[in-house]
Amino acid sequence: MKITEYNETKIQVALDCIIFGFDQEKLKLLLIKRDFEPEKGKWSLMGGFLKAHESLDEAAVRILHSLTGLSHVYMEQLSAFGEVDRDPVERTVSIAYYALINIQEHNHELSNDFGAKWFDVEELPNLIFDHKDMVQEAISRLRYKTSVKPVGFELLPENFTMRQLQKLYEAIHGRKIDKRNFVKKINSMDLLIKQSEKDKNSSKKGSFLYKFDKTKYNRKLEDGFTFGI
Amino acid sequence: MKITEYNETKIQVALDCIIFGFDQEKLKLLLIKRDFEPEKGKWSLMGGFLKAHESLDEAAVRILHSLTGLSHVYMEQLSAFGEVDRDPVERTVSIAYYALINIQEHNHELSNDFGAKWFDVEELPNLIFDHKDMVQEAISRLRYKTSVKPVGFELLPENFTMRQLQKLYEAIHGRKIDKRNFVKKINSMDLLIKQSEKDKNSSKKGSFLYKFDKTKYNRKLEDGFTFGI
DNA sequence: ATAATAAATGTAATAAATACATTTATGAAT
DNA sequence: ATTCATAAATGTATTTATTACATTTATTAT
Repeated sequence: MKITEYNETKIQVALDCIIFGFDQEKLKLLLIKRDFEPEKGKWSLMGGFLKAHESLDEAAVRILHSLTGLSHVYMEQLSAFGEVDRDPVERTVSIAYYALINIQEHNHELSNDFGAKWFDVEELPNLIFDHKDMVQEAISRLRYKTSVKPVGFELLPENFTMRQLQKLYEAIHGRKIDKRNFVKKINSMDLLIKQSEKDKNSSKKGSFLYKFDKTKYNRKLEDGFTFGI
Repeated sequence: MKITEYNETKIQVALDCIIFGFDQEKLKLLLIKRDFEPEKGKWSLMGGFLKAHESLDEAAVRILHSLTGLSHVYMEQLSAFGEVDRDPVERTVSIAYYALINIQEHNHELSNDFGAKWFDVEELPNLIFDHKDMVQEAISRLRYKTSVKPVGFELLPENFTMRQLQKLYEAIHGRKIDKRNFVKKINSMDLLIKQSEKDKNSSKKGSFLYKFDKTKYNRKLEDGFTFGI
């Protein structure tokens, strides 16, 4: 906290949001093409400025909604980026957030085109400013977070198959996982509700659908349970 | 990034630093007593404002140095705190950093009193603004970080005993650890250099001193080694 | 010489992670 | 109706990591 009186060096505060999605196969990022200078035509994260009357979390939600139409999605602060020349126009500190969205259920919100496009995280275009660093940090946070908290489900439809869940973890962590060991691990946590319906899209036999049991998870949390994959 | 042109809502950007130390027994925090309004007389983290020409990391280093005399210490950004009313005087977003310092080796720098005082993290006084939240987040980050990166050594003297290292981890994680299992675990990583001298302060027999081998750690990192306690 | 103190050390039991192959249900093709 | 193709479902043995736990050793002070 301040040593002397308050000074007058005020600075532009921006927010940038890394939006993750999962398309049943690959981890995706939602980007927009910048249609004004500087860096016009380059791809960018969703960003905007902090207003005087809103908290950082509120601003992040507002900006995400205004640029994509999305709301009620999982969002969390990543960290602040503050290199002096990160924005060539003016000194700007940006607070990065990341969001996890379920592409299928939110697709209609996105459909009325905001000019946003999904990219495979493995094949990103050039990004403006320090957005590449933000993405890198977001991926590593996502790896950590999904391995200690059940937030990966935010990227899946409400009902999903074991294989989809496995593919999600494989995409996030960038490595193959043994099928039987994965199922064993998931079942041992006892957090999913097996549905009676099957998903017939991927095979003739069909595979059972599951649902994450949030209530049960919260109950277990109180008993000292810790999620871990 | 920015949808429309740059706007003029600039905001005060502060930095606050959570300074951790370890006194051979307990995890400590360095605080200063605020001697001006608002909240005069209350304890506070070390804080200051971001200047136009410096990065966040640079500002954190400068502020830490100006308030404590400390330099060349481990420091890392925690995250940004931006509730609208967190500072009653003026809208201020604060970027929190945490630092790990070796109390014994840096004590002389601190001696010319800046009015700072070490507190046991378990017995903190009331803190101004949202500093309590910052501390809480810092502790949880410290727990994570020390369990996956060898940064705990920053809190110890260059030469330390196994018991000191153990007590450090016990203090950080808030639980007792079995002596033999701890030594086994540490030795299995093969990252410490056993010195020939012993520390005779704690017992008649004396206990061997060890030193963290940074070079070896870096070599191992390249081979895919991951630190873990 | 004895007492007191903390340091150093190993093993057995349990739990967790890994490696690995076959059978089953179904729809489509003949 | 039989066969074929496809992905789903499932279990066990091995290895590795974690945990629990008690005695001996070196030294100083008396």
